Amino acid sequence: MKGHRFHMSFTTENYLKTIYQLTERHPATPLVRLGELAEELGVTPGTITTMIRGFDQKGLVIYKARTGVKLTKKGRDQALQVVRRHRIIESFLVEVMKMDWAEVHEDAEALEHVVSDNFLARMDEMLGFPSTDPHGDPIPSSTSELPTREHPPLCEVPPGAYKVQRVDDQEPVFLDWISENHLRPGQPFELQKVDSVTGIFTLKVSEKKAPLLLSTDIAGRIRVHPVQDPQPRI
Amino acid sequence: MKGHRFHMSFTTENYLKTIYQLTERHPATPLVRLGELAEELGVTPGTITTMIRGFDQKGLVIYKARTGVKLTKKGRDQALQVVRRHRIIESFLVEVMKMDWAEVHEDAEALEHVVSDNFLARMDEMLGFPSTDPHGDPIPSSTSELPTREHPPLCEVPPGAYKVQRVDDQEPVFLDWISENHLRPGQPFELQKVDSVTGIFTLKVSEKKAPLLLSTDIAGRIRVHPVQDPQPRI
DNA sequence: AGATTGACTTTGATTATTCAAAGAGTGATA
DNA sequence: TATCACTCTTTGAATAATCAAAGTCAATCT
Ligand SMILES: [Mn+2]
Ligand SMILES: [Mn+2]
Ligand SMILES: [Mn+2]
Ligand SMILES: [Mn+2]
Repeated sequence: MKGHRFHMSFTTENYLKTIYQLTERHPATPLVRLGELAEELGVTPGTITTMIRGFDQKGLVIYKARTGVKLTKKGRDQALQVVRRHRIIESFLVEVMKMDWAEVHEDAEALEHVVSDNFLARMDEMLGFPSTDPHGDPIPSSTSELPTREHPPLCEVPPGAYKVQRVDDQEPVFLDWISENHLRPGQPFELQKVDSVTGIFTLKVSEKKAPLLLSTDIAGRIRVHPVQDPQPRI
Repeated sequence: MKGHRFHMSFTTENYLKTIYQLTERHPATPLVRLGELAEELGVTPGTITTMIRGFDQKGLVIYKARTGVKLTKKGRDQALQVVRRHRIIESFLVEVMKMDWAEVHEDAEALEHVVSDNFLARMDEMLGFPSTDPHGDPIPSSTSELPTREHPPLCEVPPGAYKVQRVDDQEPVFLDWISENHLRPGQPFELQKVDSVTGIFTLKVSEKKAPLLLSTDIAGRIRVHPVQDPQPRI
């Protein structure tokens, strides 16, 4: 029994995590619409309504019929623990087990619901208590604290020097492309030009001679933070 | 999707595994009685009857009402895959993650139902494709072959020189005791005396000066294989 | 034989999760 | 304003897993 969290069902954990993620995805809107949840979770709207009403009863969410849901403190804490497990697992699979960073998300989706506190702590320890996962996503603490350093997506910044902070982790194809083009988290690069008409972003990483061109869509999935001028003259 | 086994439910996997284990536990009797299964799985007899009838339909077991069940080839193969995952996971937790061998069983019980083929293969590879787990239990192959070298329990052998082959893995307290007394799998020792009246077994491991005394009950949970005379004189 | 016992089976119900289809609310459109 | 188009809610039903309690069988004991 020791070390084994008494856990919520897979379903509940996934629902809470998804509500959290959709909340993050649209920081402007205070509530997550049920239709969006239904789509994200791949179930019918009726299912969502039923489940959400149950969560409201349990004090995990606040539910306004025909408007949306939002997590309570309790629900948010639970969600962040799932996120924490997910990200530590991903880190472990990549750093320790040397698995492909483009393929670990799926494994983490299943493992996040069954790892014991013991096992999680051991992974964390072997990793040296990382603060971000392989995709650059921050890892919540065991008390559900999340360091909130919000960085803008590449599509919203002006030309200049940056480092990749984090990238969308949902699509293996996208992650493969990121790797091939030297745009993993931590990578410094220069955004040379933004053509607002064509929506083409031109950027340069020192690892490649040719500049890299990408669309606004892709630029929206890469978050960056500015760095001081690369060669400050004395 | 790649690497993710389409799997049976947790419940089905656990039921099949348990039928397999009970079959092994009583090699004499051809069928496992439902009451024993109910007890082992901690559910009521009615539940077992219902489930087993379903498994029979699916061709996983042969069921004789009021007599018992036995696995079909298909059911046995599935069961052995669960056992394989369980034992590779236990090995990984002990050898790679340095977790306590007395505590990994429980984690393996949960993880065995969710690891992907990919992740399992990676663990196996990092371990160097072991043939037994930390408790000395043989690991079935990916095609459900199981090397059948049946070794007798200590309680059934005459005095002489032996090595520990495998020990019961279900009880942390027992495993701790095994560790403390230098009786892990692979350990050579000498069975000096068997007192059939008191049921006391006297044995000697070179690591400890004093001989070790144990009961028939405990001796039944340790399987051993004979070794050539320790110091053959030239 | 008739009664007893223990093991197993049946039945009816419950919980969690889900779907399909029909109904209702809300805002935009003509 | 009457109507549409969406989105969400309700309802009724299904599935998997489970239990409690009542019923059945077969072997054992007077
Ligand atoms: Mn992920
Ligand atoms: Mn998940
Ligand atoms: Mn085990
Ligand atoms: Mn299990």
